[in-house]
Amino acid sequence: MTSPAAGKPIRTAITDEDGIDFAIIELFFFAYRDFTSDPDQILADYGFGRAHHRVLHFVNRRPGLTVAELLDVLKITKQSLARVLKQLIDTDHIVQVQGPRDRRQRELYPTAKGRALALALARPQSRRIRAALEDSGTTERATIERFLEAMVNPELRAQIDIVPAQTSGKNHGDH
Amino acid sequence: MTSPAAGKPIRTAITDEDGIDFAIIELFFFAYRDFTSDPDQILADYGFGRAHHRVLHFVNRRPGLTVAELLDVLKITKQSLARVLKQLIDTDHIVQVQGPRDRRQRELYPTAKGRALALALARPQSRRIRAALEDSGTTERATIERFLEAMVNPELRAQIDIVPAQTSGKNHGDH
DNA sequence: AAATTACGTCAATAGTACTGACATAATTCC
DNA sequence: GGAATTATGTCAGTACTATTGACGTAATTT
Repeated sequence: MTSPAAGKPIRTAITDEDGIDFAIIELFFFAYRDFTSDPDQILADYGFGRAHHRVLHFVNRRPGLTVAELLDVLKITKQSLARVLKQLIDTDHIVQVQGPRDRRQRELYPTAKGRALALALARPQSRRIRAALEDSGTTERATIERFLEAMVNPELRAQIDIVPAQTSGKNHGDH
Repeated sequence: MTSPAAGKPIRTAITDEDGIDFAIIELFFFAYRDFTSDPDQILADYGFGRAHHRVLHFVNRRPGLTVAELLDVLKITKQSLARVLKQLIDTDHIVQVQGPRDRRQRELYPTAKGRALALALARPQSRRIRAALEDSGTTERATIERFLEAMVNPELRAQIDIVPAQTSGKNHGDH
C-alpha cells in the first residue's frame, strides 16, 4: 500500500491559516465547472466542444475580426484553431470574407445560424448569472464585474474593452 | 472565399439587448483563463498538468478521502483519474492508506512534499484574489463568496461545505 | 455461497492543445 | 521591380485530459 521510502501521510486539512484563500480558490473552480457545463450539453448535440463555443462567441461579439486577432484573444496557436474554425465554416455557422483593405486577411462573421447558436449557448449561462446575483443578494452586478475584471492580467484587460459592455452606448469604431 | 450556399455574414455585434449578460460571461472566461495560468507554469516544471493540480488540491483539502469520493468531486471517470493519481503517488506527493473500516478503500493523503506543492500552486492564485479584491475596492469578500457559491449547481453545493471555509473555526469531524 | 462494492488496469478513441516546417498570396520595404 | 515580411492555411508528429467498455481482484454484504 505504502511504498518503502514513501513520505508519511499528513492527516490535517490544508486551511486558510497559511494566508491562502482556499475558500475562493475552490469556489472559483466549482463555479466555472458548472458555468461551462450548461453549454457543453448543447454543444454535444452538434458534435462540437468548448473550443467551438469560444470561437463562436468571439466572432459574434466582434464580427469581422481576423484570424490573427482571434488567436490573440483565445491565446491559442493557429494549428489549434484550424480544425475548429474549419468545422464551424463547413457547418455554415461562420463565414469568411476577404479583408477589404488587406486581401490576405480573412474577416470572420457569424451567419444567422451561427448567431442563433451563440445565443442558445449563452442563454443558460446568463440565466445562471442572473439567478446567482439574485440568490446572493448582490444587487449591484458592478461589484462582481469589477472583481472579475481585476482578476484578469492587467496587460490583457484591453481585450475586454473592445466591445462596449452594456452601460456605455456607442463606440464600435471599426470602419 | 464564401461557398455558394453559405449564409450571409451578420455584421452587427451581439449585445446584451437580447437580455443576455455577455459582459459577465466574457469576464468569467478571461478571469478563469488567467486564474489557472499561474499554477500552469509551475506545473510544467514537474511535467504535470491541470488534472494533477486538482487532485493535489482536494487531497490536501480533505485528507483521507477515498478514490470514489475524489471521482465524485472532480466529476471525472476512474480511468481518467488513474494515470494522474499514479504519477502523484510515484513521485511521492500522495500516499495511499488502506481504509480502517473497509480495507477495500484507499484513503488518500498528501505527503510533506505534496503539501508543499499544493501550497506553492495556491500561492499565486491567492495573491491574485487578494489583489483583485483590493483593486476592485471590494472590502467584503463575502459578496464574492456568495456570488460564486450561487453559481454552483444547488445539488452540488454540498461538496463545498465539507471543508469549513474560513470563518467558522473548528469542525473537522472526520474521525 | 453469491452478489455487490472499491479499486486497478488494459485497450481503443476523442478533443484540445502543442511545436516545427512548409506553401501561397498579398503587402510593404528598399 | 525584386526582396522581405505578413496573413493565412496545412501537414506531420506529439502530449494531456478525457471518454467508454471490459475484465480482474480483493473485501464486504446479503
